[in-house]
Amino acid sequence: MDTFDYKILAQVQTDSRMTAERISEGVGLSPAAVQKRLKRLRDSGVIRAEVALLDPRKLGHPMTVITEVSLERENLNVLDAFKRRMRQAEEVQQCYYTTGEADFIIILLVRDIQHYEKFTREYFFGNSEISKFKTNIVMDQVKVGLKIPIHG
Amino acid sequence: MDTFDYKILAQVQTDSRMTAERISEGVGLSPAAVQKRLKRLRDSGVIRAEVALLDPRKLGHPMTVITEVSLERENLNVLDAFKRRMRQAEEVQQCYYTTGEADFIIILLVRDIQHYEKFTREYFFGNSEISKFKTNIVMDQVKVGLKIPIHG
DNA sequence: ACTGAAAGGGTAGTAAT
DNA sequence: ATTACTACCCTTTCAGT
Repeated sequence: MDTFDYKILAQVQTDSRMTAERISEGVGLSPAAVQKRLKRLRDSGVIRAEVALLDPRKLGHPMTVITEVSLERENLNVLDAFKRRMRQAEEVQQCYYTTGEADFIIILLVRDIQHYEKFTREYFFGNSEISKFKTNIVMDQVKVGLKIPIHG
Repeated sequence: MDTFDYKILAQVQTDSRMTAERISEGVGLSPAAVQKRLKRLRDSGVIRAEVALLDPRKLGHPMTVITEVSLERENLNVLDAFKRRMRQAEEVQQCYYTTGEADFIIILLVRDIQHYEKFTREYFFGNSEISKFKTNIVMDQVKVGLKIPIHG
């Protein structure tokens, strides 16, 4: 991992369709060297995946909701079961187990408030282990992304 | 936007390096038809970008923090100024303006707790418009992604 | 110093899209 | 036609003697 790698990563995490040749221009290596480094970065897991980012609004999911969930009591079985359910649920985009007031912070994509209500019935009210949850409706997605700061 | 499109999108949002030929196998179209549809989906903005997802832990950012921020008073200037600062800050991965107890929910990537403390000094304590903030340290990233549920 | 191994870059030819 | 991949060769570096 040197400066060349950092420069390559900075590029592909903005646009992974960029050709090795164009990347090489901004980096100061040959296209082939860039390819070799990309392969290494992929194999070593620094690059976890290359994916297309879609526009939720154009796919019938215009609403983002952030929910803070508290469990009744934290024992391992309950914890793991809840994590498993969150991973399965397609509405759940992100789920974090955190310190602080709530136990979990969840980011959901739903079509509308009815859809969210249905979700809460199924996953929260239908689960006696959940003591409470707090709903935050997203009014503005000020910034969205998974870009990682790169210094090199 | 038909079932073919949905199938294509479901594939590329998991792996954008998949060739048109392989996509076409799972979809029931010719590779050329898949290419044409991909172009249309990109041009129309359904596909917003194709990017590489990197592993934060392998790049010196092992800590994720979720912060809930409340503003002193919500006037437009203050709101917009804060949004602008969040968009600029490289530590800020995601920022949502929400209903609920807090005004903003922010997801940050930092190297360690000292880095986070520095961030709070600069952006929260150094800003008289911020009345309070609540910090949640992420212990487990149960689920991370920007995948959108697709029904076709 | 000298040698040999290892790592990494460049060139170029081949395959894939 | 363009781009990706890979095999081959060359340079640099560093370890051990």
